[in-house]
Amino acid sequence: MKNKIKLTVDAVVFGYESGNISVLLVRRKYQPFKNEWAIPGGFVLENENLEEAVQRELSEETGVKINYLEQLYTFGDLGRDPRGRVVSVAYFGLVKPNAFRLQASTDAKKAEWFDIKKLPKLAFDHKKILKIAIDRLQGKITYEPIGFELLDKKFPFSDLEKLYTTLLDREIDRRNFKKKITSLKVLDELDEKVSTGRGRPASLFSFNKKRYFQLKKEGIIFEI
Amino acid sequence: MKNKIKLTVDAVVFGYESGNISVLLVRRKYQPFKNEWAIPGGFVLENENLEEAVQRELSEETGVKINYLEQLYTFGDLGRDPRGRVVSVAYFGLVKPNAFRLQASTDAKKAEWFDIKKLPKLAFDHKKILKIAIDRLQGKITYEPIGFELLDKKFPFSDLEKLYTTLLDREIDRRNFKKKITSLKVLDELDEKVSTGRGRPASLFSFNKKRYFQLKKEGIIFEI
DNA sequence: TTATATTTGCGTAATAAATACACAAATTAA
DNA sequence: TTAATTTGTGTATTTATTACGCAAATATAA
Repeated sequence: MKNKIKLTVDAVVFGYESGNISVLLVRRKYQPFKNEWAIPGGFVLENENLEEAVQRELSEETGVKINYLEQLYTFGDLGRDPRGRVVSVAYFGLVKPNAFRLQASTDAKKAEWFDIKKLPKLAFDHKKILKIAIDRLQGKITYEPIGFELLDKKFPFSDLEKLYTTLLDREIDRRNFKKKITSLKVLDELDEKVSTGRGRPASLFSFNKKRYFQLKKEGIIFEI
Repeated sequence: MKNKIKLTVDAVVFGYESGNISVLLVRRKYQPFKNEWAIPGGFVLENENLEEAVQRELSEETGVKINYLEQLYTFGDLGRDPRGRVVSVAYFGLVKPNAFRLQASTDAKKAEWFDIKKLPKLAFDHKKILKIAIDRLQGKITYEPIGFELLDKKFPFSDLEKLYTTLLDREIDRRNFKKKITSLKVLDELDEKVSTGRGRPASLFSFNKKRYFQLKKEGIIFEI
């Protein structure tokens, strides 16, 4: 009977913009859960790897292409899908703000960003999946430099600070935070400045991924 | 074509005894990889949850029943199984020393414990799976109290210390380690002592799981 | 029975890391 | 020109981590 089990992938994709964390959802066009919101995903084809399946489904359903993608968890409980036994390998993705407004370009379902604090009702067990993904994001951001995947290539330091206060949902002392990040030596300060309306213009920084991997290899660990 | 994908579970089960970490392997009785060593596992039935499938396969192949079990990772690359497209959800289990010598009781394949430093050649991509499991064990033991799952209910403090030196593969200062563990307040010192041959008899301790979960809920984190 | 080897059990001082905290500089808007 | 806003920076205090050695209790050998 083993061959009646079907395999899907789902992708929880997070975006960030000016103090809001969003997740990408699609409106289902067909039964079951027709017209409800769901995490994008679909059946895995026999001749593609799981990551390929995720990228394909995301591209088809939302037009978004993910840079940072990691496996989250595999959900396989009986009864999680009314169509039968469906096991889903869920992934977890982060996109930079540029990718943020490209969704309308798609064909089938409607894709939209939702603030993770204002989520709609979700199809299947997707509420559970999303909760696990949010927990993972909050946890992981403190011990791996994945936050930069949510920012532009060049960013003022305050953006990074705000991202962390938002994700960790608590105040951060700017001086101590900067001291810590600086001590990790993974930021390059650029010669550019940016003025965001009012206030003193800010220097721009960029995350030096190469240096990070170098340091990681030497055993230095990123930790906030 | 989606229904040609087959789903299996595999279980990397670790045991510990007097300074050695072992993993449970089975000798394959059939093709492919006939007579080679492999991580226990097998096909998921349509009417069982993934965890149930793991426990069933483990019980069938090795006679071992796992107390601590968590999902490790799902391996789904093309070509990882010569029989076709097989996606495997790998689990990670820990057993107490008592469960350690019960394997011969099984029917089909031969099960054996192998020191993780003296592993045989492994079937499929099981070498890769095992590596990921070992990394996870080493990582996780520092921030969750899973080490106790490898010890007897009552244990002398030196057992705990030795477990950590073995797993982390470095010396640990006994006084500092005890100070740290004590400060976490998750060990109960019993009124019993045990004499292990020579040397001063040691007090026995037990891990207070209930208190741990209580403290965890209050936001205190276990960290070595 | 005594001496030796082995293992447990314990405290303090030195160093490093985390936290708390306030004001000046550069700009825009009024 | 003044007020409001945002960036940018240093030091002192508290807390956590690390380094380190000797006495007590037992088993074994002499």
